[in-house]
Parts: sequence; structure tokens; C-alpha cells
Amino acid sequence: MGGGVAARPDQAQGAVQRTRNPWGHGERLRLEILNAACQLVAELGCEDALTIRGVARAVGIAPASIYQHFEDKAALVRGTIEYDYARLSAAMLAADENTAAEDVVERVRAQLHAYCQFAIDNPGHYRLLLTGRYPTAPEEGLRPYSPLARIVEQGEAAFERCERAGVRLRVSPHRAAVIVFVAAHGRVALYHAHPAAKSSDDVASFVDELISVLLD
Amino acid sequence: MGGGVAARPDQAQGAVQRTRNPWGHGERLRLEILNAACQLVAELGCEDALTIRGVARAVGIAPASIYQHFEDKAALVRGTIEYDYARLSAAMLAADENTAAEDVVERVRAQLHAYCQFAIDNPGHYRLLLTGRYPTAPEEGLRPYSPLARIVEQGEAAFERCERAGVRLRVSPHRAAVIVFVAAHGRVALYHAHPAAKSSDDVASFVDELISVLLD
DNA sequence: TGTACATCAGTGAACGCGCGTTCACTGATGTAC
DNA sequence: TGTACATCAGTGAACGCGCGTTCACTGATGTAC
Repeated sequence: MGGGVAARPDQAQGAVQRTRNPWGHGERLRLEILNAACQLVAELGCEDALTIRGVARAVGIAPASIYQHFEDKAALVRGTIEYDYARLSAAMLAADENTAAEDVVERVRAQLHAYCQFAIDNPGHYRLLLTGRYPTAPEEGLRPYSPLARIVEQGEAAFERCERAGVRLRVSPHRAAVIVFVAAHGRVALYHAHPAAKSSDDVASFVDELISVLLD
Repeated sequence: MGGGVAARPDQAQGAVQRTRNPWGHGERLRLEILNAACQLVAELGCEDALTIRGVARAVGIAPASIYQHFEDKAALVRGTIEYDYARLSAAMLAADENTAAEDVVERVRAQLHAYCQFAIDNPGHYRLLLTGRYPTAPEEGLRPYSPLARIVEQGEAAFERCERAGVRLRVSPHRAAVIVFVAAHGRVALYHAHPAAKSSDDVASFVDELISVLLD
């Protein structure tokens, strides 16, 4: 009772009143939606957190407004996944570029650590990206590469650089990249699933151990 | 029109009319429910397929009947996961026991192949078991071991057997087990996520390669 | 300069749906006396 | 042997909820003449 302002339904409690984008800049909302979707996935920790209504609440818009930028829920999920892969890829490239160019092995390590860090910091994203069931747009059919494959290729390139620099690998660069990413992925899964293994040091040293097993 | 019998709502189309269990054997329904839940997860390929109403439809009972055997939905999910881990563990042990006792390395390989086969045949189960977000019963608090850890221990024991038989490992049996399971898990994730990698031969040879990298 | 109109960003209310859960119940089978 | 009662397996109907989606709309900003 009293003169309090009633909260609007379907609006986040703490959400600031949104001011609509200026004429001709409606596309900005698309990015706001993707950012909110990413944050929701990170906070709530699984793909189920991605609902049209939930995202609308987080952005502070009406659910119907989502449909100006995404055809339906599947399109929103697809968009979020692609947005997220771009973030992961960028984090890995940044780690690579912040390492001395000639230290080829360290560059592999840096990328993998970035990968693991991303997966550890964002269990939700990690699950979103890697459980792999994401709705394919009808028009793209079976395109040759999943975003995950692009990440693996990034690692493959790093291993090839090692070989060119004279570092011997026990398997081909492609195999090495697959092993190492796939194992890192699995290790993080264990990290998230198994309470007793909750040490990020362990994840890092696991990755280091794995790389050194593959070299030599 | 016509004298057709109208289908009861909430009942599966093809479901045979169930006859109720005899007096004193109500617990049988619990197993029927778990089996149906497992099959649903396998068919529909993700945990979302696990709904009280869906399971009830599959068994051919009223949704309310589930509550005689599971306190709520979380308990049903928990029960299904444990049931499923028992199936996986049994498949691995069977593979182990069907291998010549003295061929210690082959026994490791056999268990891992069984693990991968299970994961490949049942994408839904694999995701259910390994995405790791399953509701903990309030009374069990933080118990030391997740079911996944038990699976890893099973592998650890197999590696220890190798060491005792004189096979040299490049890392400790525990590390070897973690690496190998976690990598197999990751490889199967890739298998499911990446259309281009859909060869189960590849998964098997990935595992073999990994094991041979760890030996020697 | 005014004005009619097109375009834009975004809304509010409603819809039908499947979900988890509750509650009083039904009808068969066992048991006490 | 009968009979009242307890126990069992399972049901039917209803509830409130959040979801995805649709549709006609609002109000501000640009543009043609």
C-alpha cells in the first residue's frame, strides 16, 4: 500500500528505464539483446536460461520487440552462440598475440589456457558452445564447418607453427589440436561436474602436461 | 464420427493398456518409470526431454502416479542419472571382463571403447551424465564423489593393473585415467557437435592413439 | 514555410500450450476378529 | 465363514505459471511536395 510505483510486469526489477534508439539505429537493440542473452547464459549456467521473455526482461523491452531482430527463438539461440564463439576466438587470439612471437610452444599453451579460462569463468557459455545441439537455420543446410571446428583449426595452426620452428610432435598437427582441445574440453567438464576437482590450477597443469606429452 | 474409441489424453498413442502391478509390488513401477525416462532421454537427445508428463505418457500412467515413487521432478532426474551411470559402469566392466585377464593394456582399451560406444549410441545419456548440472538431494549435502568420479576410478584401477604388470606409464595412473577419460569425453563431444567428424572409427582410433601416447 | 505521409523503434494485451504439482478419489486385495 | 476395515496401486480433474508467438497499435522522426 502507499504511493509506491507499481513495477511493470515483464520488466527486470533493477532495470533502468530504457530510452529508445534514435531513428535509423534500430540495429543497436540487436547487440543489446545478444549481450543480455550472453549474460543470462553466464549467470544461470545453462541454455535453458535463454528464453525470449527472460532476455526481454533483462534488456528492459517488451518480448515482442525481440521479433524485430530475430525471427524466432531458434534464431536468437543461433545468434547468441555465434556471438559467443566470436568472443572465445578473440580471447584466444589475444592470448596468442600477447606472447613472444618466437616462443611457439608457449603460444599454444597461452591459447589453450585462454580457452580453459573462458570455459571455467563461464560454465554456461561453455555448455552452450559445446553441447552442440543448436538449431540450424534452414537456409544454411549442412555447411562444412561448425564454429567449434574453427576453434580447433586455430589450435592446429599454432601446432603447425611449432613444427615449422623445428619442434617435434608425436602426432600430426591436426591430431594434436584435436587431442588437446578435446581433452581440455573434457577436463573442464570434469572441473564443472566433479566438486572434488574444483581447482583451476589443476586444469592449467593438466593442459601443460598434455602438451608436453604430445611434444618430444 | 464413426464408432472409433477416443484416445485418452496424456496417453501415448501406441502405448498398450497397462495392467496395474499386483498387491505388494508397487515398486515395480519405479523401474518402469526409470526405464521410460532413460529411453526418452536417448530418443530425444537431451535432458529437457525429461518431464514428469512425458515420462508418464511413455509408461502409460497418470502424471500423478510418478509422485508415489519420486518426491518431485528433481528426484526423478537424480534417479535417472544414477540409473544411467549404473548402466554405463556395467557396460565398461563387461568389456573388461570379456578381455583376457593378462592383457592389461587391452583391458584399458576395451573399457574406453565401451565408454565411447555408450556415449556415441546415446547422445542424450552422454549429455545427461556429463553436463554435470544435476540437482543434489538436500539430505546428501556435498558428498565426496560424483558418479563420474567413480567411472574415472574404474579406469585408474585398470591403469594401476598395467603398472603392476610392468607396463611403464608416462604419468601416474590417476593422471592417465583422468587424461584418457576426459579426452574421450571431449572427443565424443566433438563427434556429436561437429558433422564433419562423424566417424566412430575416428573416435576409436583417437582413443587408441591417446593410450599409446600415454604408455612408453 | 507548412503539411500530409512514410518510416522507424518499440509496445500491450491476448492466445493457446505444456508444464509441475496437489487433492480427494476409486477399486482391488489383504487382514483382524 | 463372514464382515468391517486397512492398505495398496493408481487416477482425474484442476490449479497457477511461464513460455513462444501474433497482431493491431503508438508516438517520434524523417521526407516529398
